[in-house]
Amino acid sequence: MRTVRIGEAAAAAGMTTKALRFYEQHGLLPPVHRGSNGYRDYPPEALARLQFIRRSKAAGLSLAEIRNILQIRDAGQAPCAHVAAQLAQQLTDLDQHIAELTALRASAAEHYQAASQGDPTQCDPAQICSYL
Amino acid sequence: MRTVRIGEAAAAAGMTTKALRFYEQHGLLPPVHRGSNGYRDYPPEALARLQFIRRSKAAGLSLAEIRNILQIRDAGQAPCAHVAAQLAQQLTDLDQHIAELTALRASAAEHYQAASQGDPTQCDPAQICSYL
DNA sequence: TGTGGCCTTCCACGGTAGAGGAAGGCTCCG
DNA sequence: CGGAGCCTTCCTCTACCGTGGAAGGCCACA
Repeated sequence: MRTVRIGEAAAAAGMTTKALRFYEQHGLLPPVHRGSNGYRDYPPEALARLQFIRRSKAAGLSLAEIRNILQIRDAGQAPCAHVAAQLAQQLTDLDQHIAELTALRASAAEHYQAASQGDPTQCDPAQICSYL
Repeated sequence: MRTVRIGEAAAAAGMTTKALRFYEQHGLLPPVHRGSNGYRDYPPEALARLQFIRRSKAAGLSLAEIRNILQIRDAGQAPCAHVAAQLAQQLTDLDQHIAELTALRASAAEHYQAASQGDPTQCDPAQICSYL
């Protein structure tokens, strides 16, 4: 198992080099060893961490939430309970967000009905558009 | 009907003075007449425009979309047809957005099931968290 | 020796809709 | 006359997640 440079690590994780530097800068990746030329040198274990970040992002967690989870793991604890709590929170957030969008959709549909059935010549210019 | 200063116009429309200046700066409000002291002087008709902006925002239109509608009206045409098209577009956007969030919710729920039923002591530290 | 392809740093930008605040001018009321 | 409460402009900041580019260093191959 050899160490890899940032480009290879990024490609292996399906990310860009920019993203890796960004994660390091924002505490999702620990500062990594540099070679004599200043290049970052990623050990093979780093790939698992990158893939965890990938999976977490796909699950809809924010980088801040992912960082919290990583910090718990880095402190030597199993983050499972925290992960469960985070996911529970996310479920309620998502439910609320979906409910809001659904309500907005209903009101947009109403406006659309009015606007598509209305007569433009009946529209009062002073109101800009009577159907909104 | 007298002209009003920005604070009164904003209050009447349920907005802040900041918002009115912002709208003017971004082309939703035409440059308004200034008094001798440099203060903006809003005619009574301006209120209808502000209320239209309010209604449109409540309907979920972005400021850019509202600006387009206002420009059509300012060009002397009835924007109803454009409004209908805009709303139709918004309905499909909302439907897609809602579908995405619903799918994300389903996957988050699955992860949550796994994480809340799993055994933390079984979690492989190298994977950070097995349930994500 | 040159050229292409990595790597480094830092700075700016995007989109959304304003909020917050500083520095200074105006106006009204007591 | 003094102070409260308006108004003006201009600049910075918010949250999110990077992307794009410039200026320069390093390395391998032909």
